[in-house]
Amino acid sequence: MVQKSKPPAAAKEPQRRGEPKRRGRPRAYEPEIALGKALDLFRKQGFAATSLDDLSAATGMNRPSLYGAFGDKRELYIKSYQRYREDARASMVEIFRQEMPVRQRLERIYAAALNIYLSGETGPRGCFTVVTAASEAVGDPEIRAMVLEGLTDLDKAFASCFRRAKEKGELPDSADPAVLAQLASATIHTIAIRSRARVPRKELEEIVKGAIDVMVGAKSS
Amino acid sequence: MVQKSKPPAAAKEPQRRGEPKRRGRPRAYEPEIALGKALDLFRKQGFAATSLDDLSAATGMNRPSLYGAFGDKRELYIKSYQRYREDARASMVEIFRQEMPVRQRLERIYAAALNIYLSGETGPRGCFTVVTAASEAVGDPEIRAMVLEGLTDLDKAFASCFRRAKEKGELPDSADPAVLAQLASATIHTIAIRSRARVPRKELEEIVKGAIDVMVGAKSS
DNA sequence: TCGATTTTTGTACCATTTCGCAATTAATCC
DNA sequence: GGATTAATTGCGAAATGGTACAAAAATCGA
Repeated sequence: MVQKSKPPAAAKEPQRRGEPKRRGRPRAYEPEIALGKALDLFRKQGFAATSLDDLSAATGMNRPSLYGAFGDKRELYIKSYQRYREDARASMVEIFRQEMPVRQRLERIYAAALNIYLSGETGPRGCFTVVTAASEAVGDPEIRAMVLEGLTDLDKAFASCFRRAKEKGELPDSADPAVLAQLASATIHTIAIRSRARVPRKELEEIVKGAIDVMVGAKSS
Repeated sequence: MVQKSKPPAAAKEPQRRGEPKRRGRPRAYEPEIALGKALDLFRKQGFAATSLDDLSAATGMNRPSLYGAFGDKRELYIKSYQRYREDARASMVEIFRQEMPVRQRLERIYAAALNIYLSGETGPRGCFTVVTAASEAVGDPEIRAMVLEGLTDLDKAFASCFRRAKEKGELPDSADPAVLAQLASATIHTIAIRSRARVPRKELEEIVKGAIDVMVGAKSS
């Protein structure tokens, strides 16, 4: 059992704007921050290896509060995964939207991915989808659906990226956006896996560079 | 607690040749088969989610026997992973050795990989390295070393494959075997992940076909 | 043939951990 | 003070990893 010994001086919660005003005893935690901590733990240890006590310690909430706020362990896991996907999506969507050369766009996308995979105090944490969600996917249809959606979303984003590049004449007519997109996704997946095995950032960047060269043609070498 | 109700009529063990003759009570199990069952379970559920009772039920050995034969849970996991890698290696090594065109060699390698990833009664099981070992890799140096070795072995095998192809004139001079090898590995990784999410074989084969086309040049389309 | 020896099996057990929840107490608003 | 919401304590049933110990099944030696 993990309990905090923090004096009950309730952390002043910055009165959320928009919300009318909470009635009873104020929360001693911020749901968004707590969910972030839970996400970090699940990402590091996976579902089964992460106990509610671990989560309790990491979030600073005790188990009943956790339960009340997020539901049981599986629900918390799913909410964490949703949060992860929102974050990842947010960090990429701008790069996909803005106008720029394909090569630059790809470079930025992979840089963003590496930042996600390599961040974390206690060693690189990899990709939630690849490292833990894919494991749970066999047995849990809901998680599997999320994984599948994540995979196809990435494929689609890359495909439209290559389609635009082709229209702009950056790629030869023979280029097949769908095939290139799957290669681009595969490159994401391979760096996700390798980052988990603590392959140094330098090597991952080499892999990315090589893959980009193959996809959009080597840079005036 | 899971116990078998099998009558104690000890399964006649096919007197192993070579081994001088075991002294005490004969084993009621075959270590190789039991290890295979353990491997299947770990592959399906991962390390933490697989209990000793699960393993006991799957192997038909009770826990003390399991412990005596393979050591504790972690040791059994590592032995399972070693077994997996030997099996995977065995299914590929011939394909890498024999003389044949690159394209055909790649097609066969990926077919072998898909057979590994998609076999299993209760849904596709994916790749041990990608699905569970990579997860454990962050926290366990020994497992991490095995994962790293597996990754680089694959890279090397593909690299030498492309090097030979280049020497035989099957690839343009501009082709970089190391870069192509990493793409080939990435393709392995992406189908490993997707197979876990139950992407149908047909789609995985499409991905493989597209990747091969990019790596060795599209087949006279 | 028969007991000693060796090795494995089967049963039971232990200490911990795990998830979940009920009951109580605390803080805030009305 | 009453209502409302949350925190805290602590329980409990089940599962978990690991082990002690005796019974069982084989070989070996005399």
